[in-house]
Amino acid sequence: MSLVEKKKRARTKVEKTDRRSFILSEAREMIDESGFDGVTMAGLAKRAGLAKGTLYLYVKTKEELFAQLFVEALTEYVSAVIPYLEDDAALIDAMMREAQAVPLFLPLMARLTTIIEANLSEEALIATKRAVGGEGMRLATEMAVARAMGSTEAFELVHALVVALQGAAQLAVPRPAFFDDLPEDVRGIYEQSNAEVAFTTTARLILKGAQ
Amino acid sequence: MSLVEKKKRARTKVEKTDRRSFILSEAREMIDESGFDGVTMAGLAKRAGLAKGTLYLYVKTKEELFAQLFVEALTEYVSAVIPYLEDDAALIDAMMREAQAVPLFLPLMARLTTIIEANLSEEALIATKRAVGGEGMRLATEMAVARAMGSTEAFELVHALVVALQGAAQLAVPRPAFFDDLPEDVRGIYEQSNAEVAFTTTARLILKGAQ
DNA sequence: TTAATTAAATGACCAATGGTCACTTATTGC
DNA sequence: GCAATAAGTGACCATTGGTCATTTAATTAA
Repeated sequence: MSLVEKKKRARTKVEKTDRRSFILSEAREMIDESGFDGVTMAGLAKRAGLAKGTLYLYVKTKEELFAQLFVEALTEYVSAVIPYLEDDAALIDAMMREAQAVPLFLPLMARLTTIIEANLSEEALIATKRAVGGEGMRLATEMAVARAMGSTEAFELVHALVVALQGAAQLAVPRPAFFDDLPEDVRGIYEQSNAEVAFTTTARLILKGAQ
Repeated sequence: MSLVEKKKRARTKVEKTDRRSFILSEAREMIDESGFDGVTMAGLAKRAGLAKGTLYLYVKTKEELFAQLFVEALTEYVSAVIPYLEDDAALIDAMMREAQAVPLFLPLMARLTTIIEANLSEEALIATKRAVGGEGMRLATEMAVARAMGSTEAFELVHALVVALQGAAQLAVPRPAFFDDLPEDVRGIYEQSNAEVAFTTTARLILKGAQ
């Protein structure tokens, strides 16, 4: 019987990390269901069966929580993409497919610098920047190996692809509630400029240019 | 003697549009000085010498105000870039130079979809989407002419460059107040991945791939 | 000139939300 | 069974975007 079901107090180290993990997983589901902006700390506490004050025993701030979720998603994403670095078409496909498959990756990436990092404590910012930078290095290193490139070129290529992904992620935003009422031409803009098309066309040109 | 100096009431159509213009220009300066997140409606009202309720006679919501500022900046940006479409190096240079030169362009672009558009009324969203889409069309049309490309290729190229700019804009974010206290390696990440480098390397690959 | 009318201006007020802390109480060890 | 420890709680606070009943400047009519 889990901590959560019994509503027991978390006394040991293990129980505390379990409770924190549970909070993170509830947060993940909440973003999935209600979107990034639909997450409130009061709502998350309620959902996790805790008082707000208790939630804050396990999480320093809202953004520190999002930062941790993003770093985890990014690590998963990079690992998922690494097997496909060699072939251009396979890489483009994998980068977009995994971006959509790894939960929360795109919505969190879209808000990384302007919202999440902008509200981080010094300590959390250091940890986040290092983790994100480290994953970029990992990807670049693997890229150099897979493509037998110089590390400088590999780094540049990864940088460009990440910039493209960051830009495309801006389009992975929930449609407005009144989407169906929008005029035809405006709906058309939504259809036409979605994250997938944006990333695919941009990445194709980047990879062609990198040959 | 202006409306503002005399604290007169705005009775005529002209006086009202003047007052609204004044509010917009104060908002611009406020973003410039205090950053996007430093703008509050109470602060803006005070700065403009108005009560908050008066501010809301001229502006529907905070995001509607930002959306209008962005559309104006985008129009100015596109016009400034159009003379440089032919040569690759000149285009990259112009796109980045003007992005930094046009006030507010990068910070507003970085927040366009996740913050600004996400909080717009249907009416304001329609106007914004149309205006932004229109500027994209304008740029693509000029690109096709300047480079003697097919309109499909021109549109694709513009799309990719805009995605790159959108991604790079995410890095045009104010440094934290405690930047100088950050460890050397973390400061290095900031130095290394700034908007200019990100856009330049990405755009270079895109343009090379588009040849 | 004065009174009546219009609508611009005001700021107290509200709701939502992130975060805090004095107090309560479950759990452990003696 | 009792005292000590610390996890848990929720009322409370500050900030902020936005509203509206009331005030009052400016215009028009008498």
